[in-house]
Amino acid sequence: MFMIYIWIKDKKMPKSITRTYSRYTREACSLLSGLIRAARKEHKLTAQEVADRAGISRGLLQRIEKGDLKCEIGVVFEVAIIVGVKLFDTDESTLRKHIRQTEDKLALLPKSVRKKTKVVHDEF
Amino acid sequence: MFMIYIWIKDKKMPKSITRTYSRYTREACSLLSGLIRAARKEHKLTAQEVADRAGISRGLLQRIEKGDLKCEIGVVFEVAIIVGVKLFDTDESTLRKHIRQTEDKLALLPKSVRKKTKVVHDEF
DNA sequence: ATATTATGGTTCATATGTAGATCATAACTT
DNA sequence: AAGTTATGATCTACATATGAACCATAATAT
Repeated sequence: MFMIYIWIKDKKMPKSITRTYSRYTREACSLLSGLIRAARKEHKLTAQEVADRAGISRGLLQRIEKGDLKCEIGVVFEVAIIVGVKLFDTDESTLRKHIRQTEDKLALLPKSVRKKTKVVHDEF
Repeated sequence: MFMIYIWIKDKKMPKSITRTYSRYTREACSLLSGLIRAARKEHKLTAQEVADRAGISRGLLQRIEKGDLKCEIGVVFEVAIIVGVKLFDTDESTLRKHIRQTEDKLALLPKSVRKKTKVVHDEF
């Protein structure tokens, strides 16, 4: 069984996405990755074991533990939980409570944001 | 200027990566996305404005605000900071302090994890 | 009311993140 | 000391996340 793919297209210069991250973002990610790595070692878990439990490759776990900003947030959070790093410093039940509170707050806020005048908001 | 790509290969069934996320992971992401959305509206920022500041497309911001687990963690964190959601509930200076503490802790832990016997660790 | 703008949801092309394999070295055990 | 295992780093193929351009509708302003 074979598939034959042929495509012809104009060569466009690849517009590679080079993102810029703020220092705080990089440090937040760095801290989280450090906590994950420390927690894994404290639990005496192998990189392979954690990767298996998270359903990811060992290479991806390495990138997560190095604080790579381009990993999926879901996987990073999952790994964090597996090794015992609490996100948001709360247990699961209070987490749900927070979610409900946030939803209530959202219900009160306007559905869409509209500018009255052309004012630049840079102060916060 | 043209490029011609041709490739022939056996048709392999696509082994799509269907990840499974724990409930806690999904809720943590859901909470973060809710906080981001609420914070954006409180600051009266348009989705397009935040997207521009973060250097991402409006569509990606939508996914972030919906709690999509497959977004890059760096972008999610960046957006969170832009709209004023504090990660880790600390300012930047104490964040760096935490990073140092984590690094110190890592220096004390063994470099690699070695199992003495074949024990299954499932209790935590 | 009408007009204007923001948002939500598509679709498509492609840049890239991930799995899997391999290898070299470090780190631990005996 | 030798033997064993964990880790770090590389490479390739591929599945997919993202940007861009749409459109339809909701939400706000006048």
